Amino acid sequence: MNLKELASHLNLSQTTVSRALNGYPEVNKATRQRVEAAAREFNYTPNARAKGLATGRSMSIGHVIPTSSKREMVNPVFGDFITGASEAYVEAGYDLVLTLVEDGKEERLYRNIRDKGNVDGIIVHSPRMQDSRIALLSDLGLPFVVHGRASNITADYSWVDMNNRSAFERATAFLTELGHSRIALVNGLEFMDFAFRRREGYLAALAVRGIDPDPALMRQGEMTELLGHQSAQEMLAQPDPPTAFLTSSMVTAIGVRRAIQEAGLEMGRDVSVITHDDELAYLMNGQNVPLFTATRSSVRAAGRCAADMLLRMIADPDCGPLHSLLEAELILGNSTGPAPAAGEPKTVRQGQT
Amino acid sequence: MNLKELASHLNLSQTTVSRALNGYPEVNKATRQRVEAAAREFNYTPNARAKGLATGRSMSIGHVIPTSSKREMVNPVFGDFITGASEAYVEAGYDLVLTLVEDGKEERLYRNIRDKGNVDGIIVHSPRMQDSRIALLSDLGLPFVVHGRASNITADYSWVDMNNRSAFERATAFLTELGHSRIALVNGLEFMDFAFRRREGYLAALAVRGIDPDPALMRQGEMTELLGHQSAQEMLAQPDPPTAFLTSSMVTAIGVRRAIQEAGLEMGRDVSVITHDDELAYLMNGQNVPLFTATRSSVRAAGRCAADMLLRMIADPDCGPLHSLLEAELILGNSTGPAPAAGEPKTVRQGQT
DNA sequence: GCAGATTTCCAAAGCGCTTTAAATTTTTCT
DNA sequence: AGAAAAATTTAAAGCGCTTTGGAAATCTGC
Repeated sequence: MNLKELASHLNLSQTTVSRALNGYPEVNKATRQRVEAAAREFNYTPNARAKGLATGRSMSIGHVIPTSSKREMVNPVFGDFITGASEAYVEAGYDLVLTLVEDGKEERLYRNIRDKGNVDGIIVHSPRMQDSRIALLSDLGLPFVVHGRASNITADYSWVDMNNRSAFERATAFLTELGHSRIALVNGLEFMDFAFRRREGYLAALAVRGIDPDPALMRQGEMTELLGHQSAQEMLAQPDPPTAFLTSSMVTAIGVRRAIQEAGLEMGRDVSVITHDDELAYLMNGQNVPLFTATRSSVRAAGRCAADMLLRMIADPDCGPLHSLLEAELILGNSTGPAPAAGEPKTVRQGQT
Repeated sequence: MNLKELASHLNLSQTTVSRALNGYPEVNKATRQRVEAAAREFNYTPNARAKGLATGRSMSIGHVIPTSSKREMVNPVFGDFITGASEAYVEAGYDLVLTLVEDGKEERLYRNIRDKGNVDGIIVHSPRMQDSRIALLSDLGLPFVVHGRASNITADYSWVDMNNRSAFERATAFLTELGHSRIALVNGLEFMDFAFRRREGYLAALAVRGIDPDPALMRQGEMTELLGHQSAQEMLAQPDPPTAFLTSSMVTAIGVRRAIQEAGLEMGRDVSVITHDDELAYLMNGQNVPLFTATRSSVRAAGRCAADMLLRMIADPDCGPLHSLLEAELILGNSTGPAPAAGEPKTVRQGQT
């Protein structure tokens, strides 16, 4: 059933029916009700392509997520992010179109996306420190919101970000207060902006306490379980091993925990661990008592926030670049404790596997 | 730059330009080259909405994933699945539109999707055993492929599935061959079809060996780390605890491992664990030597396969329902070993937190 | 009861593309 | 060379909707 049929069935013009359905004022109340009833009865849904062509808006939002050919991996955080974003889209009648793009092919892609015209705005995922996409999108004149920021970009643009720096600064400070001074950082890839900021926070907190950062205690990589395991394993085997770990994701923390246990140590007593917790639905950090002490910030909430922001920008193009900085909370779990006394032979391996 | 402008710039009709660009034969070779050059030069990209309106095809595929209001969680498997599917879409010039839908609101949604007309086909995720969506979609006449199957549905439809039953049957048999008879199953929600099938396989293998299934050794739930931990913790505290676990996901297996370690036992010696491994990019199962013995099947490959299948169905609507059953391989890791001798006091807790 | 204001409706153009049917040009064959 | 056939191009209709510019109907107030 299309508009024409519906209109002729009602003995009305397409104009009137269209107006009635879209809430325009210049239509008789009785007529409107008649139209609405008929639309319901025949299950009429306007064709989105035609509507889009006529209105110039596509009622959908593009999410572009980068994947390099090397690390073809969709960040696990992504699922929760779009869960949040979707809420906003559903409420506003928007669709979500997803595009994966290989590093480097982005310029062409974005231009294409705009010219194809099937999205009204874009959410940019996983910005790197120096991200060419931002300048490009500004040029293209397509509304966009970045999930995260790009440190090395001076131009103003809209973003939603978690305060990575303060979160990790606080976590590090917390560890130093517990007496730790050998604190390891197992970070995400540091050309990613969020990871860079976390490192900054970590370094700042160390500096405050006059602790010299030790390159041997800093790792970065794709945030897998393996990264955590391998990093921790190697670091714990060092002559002067860390007594605490700061990790960038729950999955990595789990790897760290494994290495700690394999070394015959106990997490929370011999070695402390703090992780960032995105509150992913399938990876909740314990129940009542968190498993890991963590900096916590819901990525789902971030998704919701970014989507709302973008929709607002689309509705009012002049509302200017918007920003939203979400603060993480530091929650206490069982994975942290005071630094072991200096003399204690805490790194003796107990030959467990 | 739109077609009209491009055409007038070339002193050609829109028809010719359109044909040249879309590879129709009835256009002079020289003309075609001239057109193509101009299109490149001016960065011409046809407007997708207009094209869709004219052709009746939208060149995009819908992925609909269910979320109940209770468990608002996007299956972590999803990220990898679409990574695979995207490859196919990119190659074929299709877009991917994503819709989350609450349980129960699906009928309206699917009808809407069809009438709105902005997808040419649908991938159905997470089918339950008795899934009304399948009948509905068949009615609607929209091509679709199910990732998984719905056991209680007799009608024929297209699907891509991993052989859950045989995978778990084989894994269970493997454990019995190692001498285990107290084998626990920590499954996904069993109204989900894949989980049901896994249970069937598990039960079948037990039956072959004449082992009575023990309800106390069977759990189901959302496949989180917590589920694994809690289930294993409780089971290991039972009078006659399991000596082996079969889990439905890596994340759950990690929870099981945690419980095993907390009970002072060693995985692979005191207690064996086999998990299903979807080969998720961020949760690789070890490197050279797998961490867990596992039934392994790449969900990313499944995504690719499903997408290819759907595209084929769209290209040729009469190619009939297609099916693809992917077999999992059983890979050996460090988490399995012979069942401990009967008398051994293997469940003595060593009070480790 | 009627001019003017208001309300309600409609015909038609247009969004940017494809495609049918027909016109024009070029080639082929005798 | 000239008619028939083939190759190339075009004008115009149509996809399903919104929206502009009017027209028709109804309502005012005197």
